[in-house]
This record gives sequence, C-alpha cells and structure tokens, in this order.
Amino acid sequence: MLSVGGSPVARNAGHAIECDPIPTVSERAGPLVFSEEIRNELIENGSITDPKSPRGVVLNTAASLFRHKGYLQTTVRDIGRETGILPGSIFHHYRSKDEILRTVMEESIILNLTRMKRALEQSQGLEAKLRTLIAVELYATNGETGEAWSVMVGEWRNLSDEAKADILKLREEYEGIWLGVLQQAQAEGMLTMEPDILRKLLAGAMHWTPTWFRAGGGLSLDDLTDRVMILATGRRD
Amino acid sequence: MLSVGGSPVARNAGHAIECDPIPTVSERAGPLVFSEEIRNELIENGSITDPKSPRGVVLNTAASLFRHKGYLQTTVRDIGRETGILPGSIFHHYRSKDEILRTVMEESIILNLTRMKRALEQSQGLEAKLRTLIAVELYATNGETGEAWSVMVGEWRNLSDEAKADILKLREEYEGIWLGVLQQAQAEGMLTMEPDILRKLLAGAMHWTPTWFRAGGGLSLDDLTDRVMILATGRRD
DNA sequence: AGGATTTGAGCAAGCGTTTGGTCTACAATG
DNA sequence: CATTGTAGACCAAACGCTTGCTCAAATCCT
Repeated sequence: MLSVGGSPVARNAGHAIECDPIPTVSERAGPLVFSEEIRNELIENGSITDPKSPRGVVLNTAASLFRHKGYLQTTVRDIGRETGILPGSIFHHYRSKDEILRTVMEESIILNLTRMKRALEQSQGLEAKLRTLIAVELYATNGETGEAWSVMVGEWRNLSDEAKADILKLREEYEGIWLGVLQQAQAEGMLTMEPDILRKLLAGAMHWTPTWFRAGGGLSLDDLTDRVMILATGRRD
Repeated sequence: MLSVGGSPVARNAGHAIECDPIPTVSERAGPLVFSEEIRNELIENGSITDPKSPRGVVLNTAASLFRHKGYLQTTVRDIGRETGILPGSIFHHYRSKDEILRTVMEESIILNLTRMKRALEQSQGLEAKLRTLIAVELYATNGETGEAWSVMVGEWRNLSDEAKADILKLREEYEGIWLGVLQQAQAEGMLTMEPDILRKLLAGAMHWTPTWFRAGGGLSLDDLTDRVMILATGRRD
C-alpha cells in the first residue's frame, strides 16, 4: 500500500509554511522541459521577474504566503516581515497588493504555458501528447511553481476585474491546447468520455492534488501521472 | 456536443448570488434519499436548524453568501442586509461569525452523511453501492446543500481549530464509508487503481464540479454520475 | 550630485463585536 | 378584565482593532 500523506483535511489545516521537497523531473515528459533553462530564458527576455531582484523576492514570498495563509489573510505587513522589507517599501515595488497577486498568477501561467508548448513539440504521438499535458499540469501544480499555481486556482475571486480579463486570455490559450489534444484523442477512440467533460473532471482532480500529494512519499509525480492517465483513457497498462 | 456552461474561470468570477435550478432526483440512487423526508426528520429531532426559524434564515443566507463571495469577503453587515436583521442582532442568534461558518459546515455534513447511509442501505451489489457514493456526493455538491457543501470544502482554513476538530470526526466517518466500499470494489477487480488514490482524485474532480456544472443544461446530474463512474471503473457501458 | 530606494509614522476605512435599551407576544397574577 | 412579568427578537450607536496604503524625510548607490 502506498503512503500518500494524511487526510486532505488535516493537510489543509496548518498555516505554517512547510518546505516540501520539489518533485523530481519526469523523464518521459521530456527532460528539458522542467529544467531551469526555460525559466532562465523567460527571465532574460523580461517575461517573468528575476527571483533575485527585490521585486522577485517579494513575488515569491507573497506566492508562498498566499498559498498557505490565503490572499486575504496575508497582510502587506506579513510580506514585509518575511522579506525583511518594511511594509511601506513594498509599495515602491508594486502599486498595490492586488498587483502582487496578479503578477503571481500571470507569471506562473506564462512559465507553464511555455513549458507546455515546448513539451508538446517534443512529444510524438497522441498518447505521448496526452501524457505530456498531464505531466506538465501536475508539475505546475506540485512542482516549483506549485504555490503560485495553487494561488491562481484558489484566489481567482480576489483578483480585480481588469486583472481577471488579462489572465483569462492566457488561461483560455492553455485550455485550448488541452481541448485540441483531447479532441484528437477522442477521434482515435482513446478517451473514456467527451473531451470537454473529461477536461473539467481531470482539472478538478489535479487541482486538488496539492491537498494530499507530497513529493518524497511513496508515490512519485510520475506515478501520479500514470493514475491520471488511467482516468483519461480507462486503460491500466 | 453537450453544453456544460462557460469556462470554469468565468463561472467563478461573479459575486452576485444566482439562483440556479436544483438538479432533479436520481432515481437510480434511491428515490427517497433526496426527498425532504430525511431533512425534515433531522429538523424534528434537533440535529439541524429549522430553516424557517431566525437562526435558520441567518444560516442559509450566510451559506449562500459564503459560497458566492467567500467567508472573509462576507461581512456580518452583509448577512444582516440580506436577512433584514441589523448586524448587531446577528449576535443574538450566534456567538460569533465563526460559529455561523461552523454550523453551516456541520449541518451540511450531518445531512449528507445521513443521506449516504440510508442510500447505501437501499443499494444492493457493489456496483450499485459505488454509484450511490458518487450520486450522493454529486448531489451534496450541486443539489440543495450545494452551497453549504462548497463552503465546507473551500473555507476549511477559516475555521477555528476547535471547530475543525469536531467537523473532522464527521468527515472522517464520511471518508471511511467511501474507502470501505472502494476496498471491496478493488477486491473484485472493479477499480482502475488503488482505492485511496482513486478516492482523492475523484474527490477533487467532484469538488470542482460546482465551478462548471449547472443543472438544467444539456448534462444532468445522472449523466454526470455516469461520467464519474467511468473514471472509477474505466468501463464505458 | 542625483536618482533609486528605504524608512517609520500615520491616515481613513472597514471589520467583528459589545452595549444598553426597546418592542412585541403571551402567560400569570390580582 | 386589566395589570404585571418574562423572554425572545431586534435596534442604534459605538468601541477597539486591523487593514491597505500614503508621504515626507532620510539614506544608499553610482
């Protein structure tokens, strides 16, 4: 029997920030996709913030706090205390708390959208592509960007309307990629049900994994990818 | 192609309270389980609050607000405005805002736990039992108790520690029922994977349904139950 | 020297909650 | 039949605290 952590409820309970181990890279989804390469590339061309800069320090600290305490429970003073920057100074780097939230979400989806596209380019055959979708999303959810990704899923309602509109475009592009592959997979009789319904059920299943899945336990991210693949295809190979 | 509502993101965006149609009863899960009978029984013996009493009005209004705006975004003044009771008077019925949240969660799980047990008594055979688990949980999530159930899943972190401990007992009993049936199902080779992992994946998939599933669309709750059943067994009958 | 950054005091608004009192319905009392 | 007692429901105002955010002055860095 595999150990997969405590009950989802108990897992959710703590407010303290735990430093969970980051899952290992999935070889089958393309070894380069989860490397630092893509991230560094995006930092270099200015698409995402350099984590070493003050802006980046604030950003990553905030993402972690938002994830573990919730956006509304996290005060600007909390971010200040954790970064060693006084509360007032935060607003030199960001216009508002909302802008921090927006940036956390925006950059996490930019990074993962890029990873998704690159990984798909490297995947040949529909089955491989499907597995890539799942592996990348599970890595987005539980890997290094896990905190930011969870914030995007869970704190959506706290975004300002303008920020929602912007990020929605990126999310729709992301969903479009999913649906495209799923529709092809269905055409080949690979799926257990309609692509749009399947996508939403799988999305829910994967969004929920951070509440119970821990890297370093008996279950690896690759194992988890296998299980979600089974949900999608019905086949247990 | 079935219509299953807009994107999950867009669905989540609104803050206004929409009156969605309540899904119709699943005949296959036992016709009596979703009727008013069990609810009335529990009201009569004092297990849950009479919705006609002032306490009950506050409770249901709060559940709806918590669901659509979030617990922290919902002020006691909001609840007052919506019920026609002045903010201060809320505290004549509840000691604190936290007690309202706790009561919303507690009563929704008491009701649905009772429904689950009754429905299982009426189900014969493992396949029927498995389908019952799914049907009852989907009804808890999207039926009349949907708002309260979503609050329990989504606002857990905002509960006081004592309240968490109490409700955790009920949730563990609920999870125990699920695991018991799943373990038997696995013994008969009915499942696609390990019971504990499957349960968590299915839980996530079902928790997410309120963000995209609407009763009255092309997809019924029974149809949805079929799809989740397929996820669990891999079979598309 | 001069722009970028940091500081720390502080503001206005909103929050959950408390308080002291009123209103209404109804049963008990004289 | 009129009066009093009682208890639940509700009201109006305000208290103490926290919040996101501002700003003028001080400090750093090149």
